[in-house]
Amino acid sequence: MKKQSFAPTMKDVAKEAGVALGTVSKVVNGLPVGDSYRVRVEDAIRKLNYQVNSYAQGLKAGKTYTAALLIPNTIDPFFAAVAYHINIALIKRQYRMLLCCTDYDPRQEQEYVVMAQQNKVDGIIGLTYNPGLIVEENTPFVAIDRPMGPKIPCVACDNFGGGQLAAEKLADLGCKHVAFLRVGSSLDNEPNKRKAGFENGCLSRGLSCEMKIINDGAPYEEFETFLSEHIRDGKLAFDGIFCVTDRLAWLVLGTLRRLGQRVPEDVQLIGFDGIRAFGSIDYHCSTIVQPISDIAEMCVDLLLRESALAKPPLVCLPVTYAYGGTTREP
Amino acid sequence: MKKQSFAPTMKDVAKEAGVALGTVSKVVNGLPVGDSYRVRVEDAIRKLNYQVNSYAQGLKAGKTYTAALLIPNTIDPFFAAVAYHINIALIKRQYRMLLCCTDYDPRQEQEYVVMAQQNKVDGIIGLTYNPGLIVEENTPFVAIDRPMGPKIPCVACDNFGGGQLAAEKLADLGCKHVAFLRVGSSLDNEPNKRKAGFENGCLSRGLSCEMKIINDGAPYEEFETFLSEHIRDGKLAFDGIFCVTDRLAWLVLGTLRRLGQRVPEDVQLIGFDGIRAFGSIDYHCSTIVQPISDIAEMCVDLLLRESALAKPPLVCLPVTYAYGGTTREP
DNA sequence: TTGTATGCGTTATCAT
DNA sequence: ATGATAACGCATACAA
Repeated sequence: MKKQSFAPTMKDVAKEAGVALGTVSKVVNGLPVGDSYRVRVEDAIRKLNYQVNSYAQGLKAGKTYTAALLIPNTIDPFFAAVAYHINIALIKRQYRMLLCCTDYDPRQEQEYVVMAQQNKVDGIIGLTYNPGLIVEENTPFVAIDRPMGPKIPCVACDNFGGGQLAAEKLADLGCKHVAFLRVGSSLDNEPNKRKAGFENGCLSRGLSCEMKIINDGAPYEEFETFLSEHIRDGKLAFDGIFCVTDRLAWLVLGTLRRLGQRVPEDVQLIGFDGIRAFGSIDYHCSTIVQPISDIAEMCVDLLLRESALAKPPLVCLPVTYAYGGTTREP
Repeated sequence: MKKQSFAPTMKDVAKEAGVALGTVSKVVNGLPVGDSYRVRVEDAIRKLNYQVNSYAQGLKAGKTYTAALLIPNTIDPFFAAVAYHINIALIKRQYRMLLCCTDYDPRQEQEYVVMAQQNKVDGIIGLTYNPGLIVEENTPFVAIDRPMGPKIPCVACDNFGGGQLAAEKLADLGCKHVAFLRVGSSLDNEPNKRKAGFENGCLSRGLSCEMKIINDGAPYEEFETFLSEHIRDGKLAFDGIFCVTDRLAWLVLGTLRRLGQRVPEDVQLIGFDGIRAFGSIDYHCSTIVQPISDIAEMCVDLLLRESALAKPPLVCLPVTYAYGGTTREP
């Protein structure tokens, strides 16, 4: 009755071209069709400005060529980079991406999962924090940075190795007494391994190491207090500091300068993630760089892989060190 | 024949509950149904873990509650913020967002438009650079920062006013000889008005002003050359500089320091956009702040507005000034 | 009130 | 090789 949209359909094209519906479908999908018919159909398509309705295609095929990305936001540069590279990796495979920003909110995370499933996406990639997230068995899901059980593959960088690398770098650069600063959730997630890796590295290289770990909600000032309490006669007790993220390193850098410490002369600083100013200029600090585009590729690859058997539970990708001005170059 | 997905459908629920298909549909959509029926249907839904297929809904309704966002990437912090706030604004209205990163590539931009139309999205929001972008008449489209003709509303911040504000600030802060640095496209876009606004402000406040404008592809080094050529006996010819973006200001800041100029003591610097380090910490420089969340709200509001008559061709939203360490506070 | 039947735009399976 | 037709999952006008 009411033709809600004025967009032409295959039926319109068929009528215009004077052929049957099925013929149009074949032309659209590149199936063999008599040349004279093909030309007439193509003309009609151009004339009517016809475009296939991929919703109808999806309904028919039970496949939508769409994936959802669950991520806290795109404001944090690490998340922003993840979103960008996942998008690239999906588009390369002709998939579209539904972006779902969760704001770290477990309820929103769950709502988005439901929404994604209703939309019958072909899969979900999630960097989530909800420990009790419920995902349908038959919805392919790949997690970033947080293991979610044996059936769901998790992709992360080699956080343990990264922590270790940071310790080794500081040792190579002449540090003796180092500190590890972290703000983090108590959740069981991969980035927590940075601490263990760093400890391990310090141990094997004979560095004395002090830890300062505060919880997610706690105020940053606790680090300021910690640092100022470790200054005697203007001299900081540490000659090297490893921060769990570049973001924290940036804040610490400001604090150190306010406290009269020179970086990297008095104390060297290494962060984690590999964030660049404005997304592409220089690093904010010397840092352990996550291979974000490899992570994205791996996520999409695992997500779209047919065989569930070929999906490993945890994939760790190698990190690299990059100089960013807060360490002394050897 | 082949039941491609094992996801239950309304038909399955109806069979399970022993009611008719239509009854299930009514329950799902909250339409009046006898209580005993409702309970049975709800039980069946829970038991089968049924979820509506919004693709089928969309096909039926001719409306998909989905919008597409075309943007070069989410790496650049300004774009990242736009994506985030557009997403928020859409979700608030129960719309989902298809993210389309175009990499500034006119061909990709066009491909995405076609894709979005095939997906029968309810509308497109685009921050695009393709001057010849072809959009179907009946696909609602809202542009950010670039006017695309009388039929397509364009949303931007008050770029002219922002340029003017920068000039006035520099004047208030005691500058006499200022410069405007810009790297930009020759396209007819809104941000180009920053220059005109700045010139205007300089004129009315009696500032002498020099312009240095390089094209999109040109190397940044041209600015270095420009600046070093304006140093006589270690003294820069300008006491104030307005950069067309925070990104450029950040680069210029590095150059000035390398050239031995102190900021803000010798020369004050104002950028444009209001980018914060790590998305949420401090500003990189004193800056003219774009009201990104208001821009996002306005875009979505215009996009979903029913009446085409009520869609103004250009909406400019007010900017503000923020101190970011590269100016002398009064 | 509840059930039945039709159509949304496609694709695929049949006859022709 | 082409045309008619059924089916995908859902909403709805209509019949019961």
